[in-house]
Amino acid sequence: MTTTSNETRRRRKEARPAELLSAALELFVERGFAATKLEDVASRAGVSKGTLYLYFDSKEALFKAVIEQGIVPLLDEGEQLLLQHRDNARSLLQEMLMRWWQLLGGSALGGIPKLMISEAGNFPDVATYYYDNVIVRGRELMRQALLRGINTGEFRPLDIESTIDVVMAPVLMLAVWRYSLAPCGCGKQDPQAYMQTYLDILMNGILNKEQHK
Amino acid sequence: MTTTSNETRRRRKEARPAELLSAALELFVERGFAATKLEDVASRAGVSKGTLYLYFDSKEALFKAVIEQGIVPLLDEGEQLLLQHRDNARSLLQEMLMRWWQLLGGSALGGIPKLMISEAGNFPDVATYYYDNVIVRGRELMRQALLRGINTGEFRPLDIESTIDVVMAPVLMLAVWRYSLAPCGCGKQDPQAYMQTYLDILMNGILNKEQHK
DNA sequence: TACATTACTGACTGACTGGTCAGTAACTTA
DNA sequence: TAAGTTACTGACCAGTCAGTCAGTAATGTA
Repeated sequence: MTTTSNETRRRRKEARPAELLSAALELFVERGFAATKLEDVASRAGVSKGTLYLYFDSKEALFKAVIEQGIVPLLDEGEQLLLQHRDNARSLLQEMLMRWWQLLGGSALGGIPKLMISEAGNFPDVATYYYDNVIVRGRELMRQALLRGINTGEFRPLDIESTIDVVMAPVLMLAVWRYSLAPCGCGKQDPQAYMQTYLDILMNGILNKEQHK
Repeated sequence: MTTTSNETRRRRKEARPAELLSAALELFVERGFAATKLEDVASRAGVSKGTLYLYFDSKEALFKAVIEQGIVPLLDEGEQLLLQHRDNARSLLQEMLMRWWQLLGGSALGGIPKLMISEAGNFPDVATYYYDNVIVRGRELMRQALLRGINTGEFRPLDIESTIDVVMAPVLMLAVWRYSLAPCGCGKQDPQAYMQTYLDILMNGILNKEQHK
């Protein structure tokens, strides 16, 4: 019972951490932190439990790493978009929201908001990290886009801070939904239509009257 | 070590289930299902673990009961409101959303959406129950309100099904937020301002042009 | 006051899982 | 090819917790 099954084992020190993080993210999102067994994480990554502990000190350390490694790319991408964009504020905002939806919907990273919502209470320090490095940064992106629109007169004057939260909420909810009730056959039938309706209502809601589609 | 501490124990068969459900809801929302110990639930309800098992067959049965018992009143209230309301559709919609916010924000019941989001994957049958008895019913209420507005011409013609989801999202997000990152000092600073901004944007977004504040 | 009923208790158990570590085998170097 | 290094394994341990049940005490009844 000492021989490995069929496939001979390999030494791949470089690839392991990323593979473990990816497996852990999937399972944490799917089952929640407490209900996920490290044995399962390891086996999904194709290694034994002992190997996991070569790369991560504890289950909690693994959780922190999942959040920290997973979320940085998203914010980078967003900041890129903000800097490059030269069109009007309306199309910037629209593009940001659509891009966010694609990112959150397209990879397992979209589960991070759900994971963070579920576990924030049990890991206050990770929650603080997430707040400082994701939420604050994300809100700043949105703030810039909204300010640009208000300054040019494209958008009505709005209470910016609360508008940021209101604007983000439907996109977040869509991502959260995907990893909670949607898998039980309780789908929002059509994310495409959802986003379209959302943008329609939002733009009608914040654009100054003179503007038109 | 057999004597009960100070307070003599009492027999209160009628009150126990509700007290246990309330304690369980609080802890499930706070810590998640898997991370909650039944011993803690019992002790918060002022009884021993054995007593809990007199009223609920298993941890999972307790979870189901928490969802089923907790959510019915909210829907009843909503249906009441819809039937009684005689004013225009705009004020009906506005009142529904504000009332929902008060209910979700005012009691621990507001944690149910977060709890359901977190645990749906682990309890598909409870998720199905929730979908059939809460989401479908809630969406129906919203559908009626929106239809009323579209038929009277108060609201623009909208794709109703996706509009329902879009309209609910910010209110749900506010409730979820309250039991996830908000306790870590990462508050949406002001729920009042949030709701006000939300209603402002929403109404501007769905009302027909001729209407005014 | 004695007896019967039952709500309630908490010590106990068995299964499960986070974390460890002695041992194995893949790879390197001389 | 032999010796050395280290990525990797999985049996094991210690702690935890859902669920049980023999016993206790509050209440009802005569």
